[in-house]
Amino acid sequence: MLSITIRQLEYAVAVAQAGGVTLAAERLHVSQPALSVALSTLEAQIGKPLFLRRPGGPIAVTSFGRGFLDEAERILSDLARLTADPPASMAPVALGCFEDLAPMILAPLIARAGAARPVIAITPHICGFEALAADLAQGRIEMAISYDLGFDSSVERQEIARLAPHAVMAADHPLAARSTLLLADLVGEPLVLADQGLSIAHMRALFTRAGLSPDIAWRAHSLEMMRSFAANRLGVGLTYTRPASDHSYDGRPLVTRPIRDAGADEPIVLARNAANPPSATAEALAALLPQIALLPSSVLIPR
Amino acid sequence: MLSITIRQLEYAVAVAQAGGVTLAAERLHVSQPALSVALSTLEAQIGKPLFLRRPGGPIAVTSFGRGFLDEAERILSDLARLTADPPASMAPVALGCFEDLAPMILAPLIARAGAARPVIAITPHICGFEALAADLAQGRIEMAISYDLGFDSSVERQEIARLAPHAVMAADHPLAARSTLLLADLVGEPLVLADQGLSIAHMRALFTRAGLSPDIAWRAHSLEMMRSFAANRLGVGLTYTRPASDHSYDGRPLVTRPIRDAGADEPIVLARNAANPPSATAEALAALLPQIALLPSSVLIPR
DNA sequence: TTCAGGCCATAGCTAAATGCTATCCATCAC
DNA sequence: GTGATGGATAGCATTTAGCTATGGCCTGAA
Repeated sequence: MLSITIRQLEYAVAVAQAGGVTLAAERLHVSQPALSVALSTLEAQIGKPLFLRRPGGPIAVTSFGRGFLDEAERILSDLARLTADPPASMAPVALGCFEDLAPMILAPLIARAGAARPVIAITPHICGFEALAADLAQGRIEMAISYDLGFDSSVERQEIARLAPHAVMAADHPLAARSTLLLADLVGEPLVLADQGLSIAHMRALFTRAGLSPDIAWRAHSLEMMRSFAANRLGVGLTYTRPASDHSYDGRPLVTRPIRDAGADEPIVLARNAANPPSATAEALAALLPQIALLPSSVLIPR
Repeated sequence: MLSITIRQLEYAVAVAQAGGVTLAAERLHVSQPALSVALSTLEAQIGKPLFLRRPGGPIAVTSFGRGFLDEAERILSDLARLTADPPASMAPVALGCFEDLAPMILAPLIARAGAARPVIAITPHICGFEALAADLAQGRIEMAISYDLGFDSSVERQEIARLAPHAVMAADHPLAARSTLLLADLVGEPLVLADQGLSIAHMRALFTRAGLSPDIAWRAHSLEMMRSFAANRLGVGLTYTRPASDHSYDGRPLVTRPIRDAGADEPIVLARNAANPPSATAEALAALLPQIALLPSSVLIPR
């Protein structure tokens, strides 16, 4: 535990620069005795004299004091910098990404950020929605790219893309013949939804807002589970995320059809904790995002 | 003027390392509220939050806080070094040298010091005795090589050589026929002494201790003035310093004869201000001095 | 020599900062 | 719900820092 204070060092440096206690006291706008006792205390704590005292004459710096005060001055300027202009290093930004979006978005984003000058380094955290929200709240990630599946009010959101929902079904499903669908087309169909965050409540609300009533037959743990259910004719999958593949993990053919109801499209947001001031790297990344086409145009909704 | 304190920084760093206020408080042996208020105060002074607070949960570092605290930790370690092991730079040592000795001693000394590893840099100050004493007292020089012509008790002395006094006289002076002299041989001779420091009192004391009474005819301002007086047969010069030349500045021949009385020889000392702790360079120079033959053997007294 | 002025140290007091105990509030686990 | 955990707040006591007044020592001028 250090017992010396910044003020003591400032005083000692000032006295050395002024060449005397009285003049330094004037410059520092403190009394001469205040400086005198501060110097004595500091020297006692260090255990060596910093100044030579000659009765009746001005004090002079000892040779030890010269080295000590030079170093002290350097440290004081570091401290001044620390408080004046906050350190703006380009340390990697911890970026969360919703797991369903990550395979489509993250790799190109990291590549583009790495090509920027100065380089924007990214440490990705890929996880489900709940974990994203918790990581944001606890500062483990600084920003997250996700659907807004129920972030609380402490989270700032910035829309960076907007996706239409898609229906996923077996290739021989009757609706597969249509190139686009409407929510009304799905009424009566058994639906398969991914069980992530508020997405089920969100999907249900879509139908409710349109005055429709969905038949949610299955809750799937993951996106690929949902696609597999749909490929096996257990129902019609519903998702905002559309992987490029047209087969499920178990090898069955799938078709994906956009749902074009107005207001059904869902924004992808850059989410940040409002209580966590952004680092320089984070600000650079946020500024870069609008210049990047995050998704293939086939899955973006027309503006 | 900085208003943040070292303690605040230590507390903030400790909280970040501990991952929570309560644990950090235990480690620091302070109460949890003390830490809590210290953090709040520091954040208010900086103007930005360093920590994310979630009611009921532990606090986490903001991204800004991460950079700030990393830098703070670095500065704290600098401060710890400053107080623990005093800075030991090999900055040049300000070395005073009595002006009569300087022409014989200083150049070889500087050369030897510069050849040492690590290099011992010397900034020489050549002046008379009074000025040497004043410079020592005021820290303008850290050490001085001189005769001890009356340093006060605040000056530490370390003998580094010892010289016999020499009589200086015109080449045709009767005493010039002798190869060595005794003080008694000089009784009755008009003497010429250099007027430096206590050297006159010192020379007089030499005679008095031997029960003799000197005849001090002249006080010369400098060594060369004294030699010139002697060469011009105004008296016999008396000095501890023997320039190699056998002519005075005005071109007259001189002879120099050692005085071999026991106890008449005079030490050359390394003088330091006891109140001024030596720098690393000064200590290195003091350690080097005994290994150097400061003077040609012809002027050294036999041991 | 003496006296005025400059420089620093000390003493005593006051005010501010710092820390502690006790308590409160919110969340989380059961 | 209830207790446990983690942090914030309030009130009080102690320590610390600064100020005024004063004293000692030296220097330079009368």
